[in-house]
Amino acid sequence: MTEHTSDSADDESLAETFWAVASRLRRQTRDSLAPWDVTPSQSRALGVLARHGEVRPGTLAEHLRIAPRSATEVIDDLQARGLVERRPDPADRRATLVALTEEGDRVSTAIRTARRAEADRFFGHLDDADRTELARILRTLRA
Amino acid sequence: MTEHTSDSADDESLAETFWAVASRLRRQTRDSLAPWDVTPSQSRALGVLARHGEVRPGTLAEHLRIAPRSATEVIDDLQARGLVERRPDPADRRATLVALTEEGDRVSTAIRTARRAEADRFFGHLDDADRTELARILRTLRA
DNA sequence: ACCTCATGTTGAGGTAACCTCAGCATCCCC
DNA sequence: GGGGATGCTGAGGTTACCTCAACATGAGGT
Repeated sequence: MTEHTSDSADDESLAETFWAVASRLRRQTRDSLAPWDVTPSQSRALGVLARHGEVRPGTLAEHLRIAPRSATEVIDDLQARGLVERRPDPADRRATLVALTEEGDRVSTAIRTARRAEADRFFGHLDDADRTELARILRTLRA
Repeated sequence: MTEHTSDSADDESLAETFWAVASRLRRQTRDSLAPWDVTPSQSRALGVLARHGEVRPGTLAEHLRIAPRSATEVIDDLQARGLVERRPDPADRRATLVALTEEGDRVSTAIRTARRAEADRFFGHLDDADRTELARILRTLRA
């Protein structure tokens, strides 16, 4: 009786449903990143760098809403993969500037394209009206 | 120049907004659990036990959608806190049954109440119509 | 009875993505 | 030219997962 396996289905609270959707979206995002062997947090960092150009680790941390120390870590990983490089900040010798390498630029563009396609595929099950509704409601909740 | 700090706000894609809401909800959920010193994953396990009574670790893992080995871990933690107990499964000597202790039962009830209140508070910023809309749209996406 | 394969649980060890705290260099201002 | 603020990173910790392999037991076939 009652095919179970998923508890998210048992209790129909909004929160449960929300998390079920979240986990589906997370999985899909992760999968869409697989071809480049880049983790989600690395891809977020690449996105920031693509949008803002060279930034200091601290600034990157702010954008990603993580501790500065954690940004160091992400940068280390990306640097090891040759996707970003560190150079001294000419304006402040304590600081460093992090920038995409050419390879990093290529990869970040490719990822952005793929992610956009994935997101469209995910939210594409909704018609335009629903997508607009959802966006509006989510923006209310984001406050 | 441009007070930034949040990239979720820069790019107005649905996915970004969705994740911004998710992180707010996650934080709030975590906070609402603080009084009992129970982690989110422990609370999920307590919920399953409260709903299903005694279950085997493997079954618990299915409900939580995690690997059996990971369920062992959650059970260990809950047992250390005295909230669950393990007893041999009379029907299969390989297996174990996990059940709430009295204390576990009390705590799980209290948590369920608190979580419900928190969720209501979170989604309460929406009017009834929006809540219904949101639920409907999320259910579509969950598929 | 015995053998084999499947099942249930757990030890060992690993990962991603965070965190804090402390140390060191440099910057900025009085 | 001090002294406190700022920027980065080493060291070490946490949470919530994972896989792989060991080990006991169960179930089916011969």
